[in-house]
Amino acid sequence: MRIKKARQMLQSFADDTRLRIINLLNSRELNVSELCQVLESNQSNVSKHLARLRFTGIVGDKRCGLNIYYYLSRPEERAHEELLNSITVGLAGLKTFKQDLQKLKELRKMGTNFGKGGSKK
Amino acid sequence: MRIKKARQMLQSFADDTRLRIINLLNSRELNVSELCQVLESNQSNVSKHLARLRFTGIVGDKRCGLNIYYYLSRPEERAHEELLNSITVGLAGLKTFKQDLQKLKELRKMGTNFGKGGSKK
DNA sequence: ATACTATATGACCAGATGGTCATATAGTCA
DNA sequence: TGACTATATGACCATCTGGTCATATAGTAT
Repeated sequence: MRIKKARQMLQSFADDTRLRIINLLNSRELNVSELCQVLESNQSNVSKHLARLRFTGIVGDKRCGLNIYYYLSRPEERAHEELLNSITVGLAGLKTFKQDLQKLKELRKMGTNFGKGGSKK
Repeated sequence: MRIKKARQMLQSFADDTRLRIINLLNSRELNVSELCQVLESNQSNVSKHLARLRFTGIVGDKRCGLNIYYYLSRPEERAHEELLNSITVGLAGLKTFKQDLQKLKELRKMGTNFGKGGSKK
């Protein structure tokens, strides 16, 4: 890995929203709507952060019908793995991270109808 | 550690010059002039990067006569340690990092008269 | 005191960044 | 085909960032 690549990866990590996305994707792959709900952010913003993570090779995506699912790319370089681990392992104790995972669990429990928030009447 | 702190640390890492400084300080403590020479950058620029690293708690400094020596702070939190390790260990193979260490070694060999570059006539 | 050295910091600028809004794209369903 | 849904992207703006130059600070030496 060259230093430019390392710096780009670290830049991708250096943002609250992206850190939270990485933490969430570390538990399971998720589509944009799901991420928007947990992060309580709008679709445009989340999409942009995902685009950045995708560009750096930190996440991958696959379309499934209308939804596009994002996942953490499997590192092919040791440096990539080290950096990613320092986030997913080293920061696992962060309060925000635990809260996000809890929120994700609750949203999942309410049924799979993401996309509109909560259960429909 | 809170997410804000983690993000600040990662921001501090997300720059070529600062990554190189961290790598150099990982081998031994260094003053500003020494860093300027290895990095081939000017004093003002290096000082500013050091100020940022100092603010985030990544490096510490101690005055010794006219010189101020910088060193890597010993991490007190596990998260800090993980992040720092991912740099110093995970990125140790970077070409730029190895070149910098080599250059430092050569400068040391030429004698301890840093501050003006090379040996005086 | 003055002169010199090492380092820090303020002013300034060009470019990057993160957020929001509006719009475009692409897949689904009728 | 058109309506609908999920996602991406362009335009815009305020803020941040990294670099450079000039200046300030602090220690040393005379």
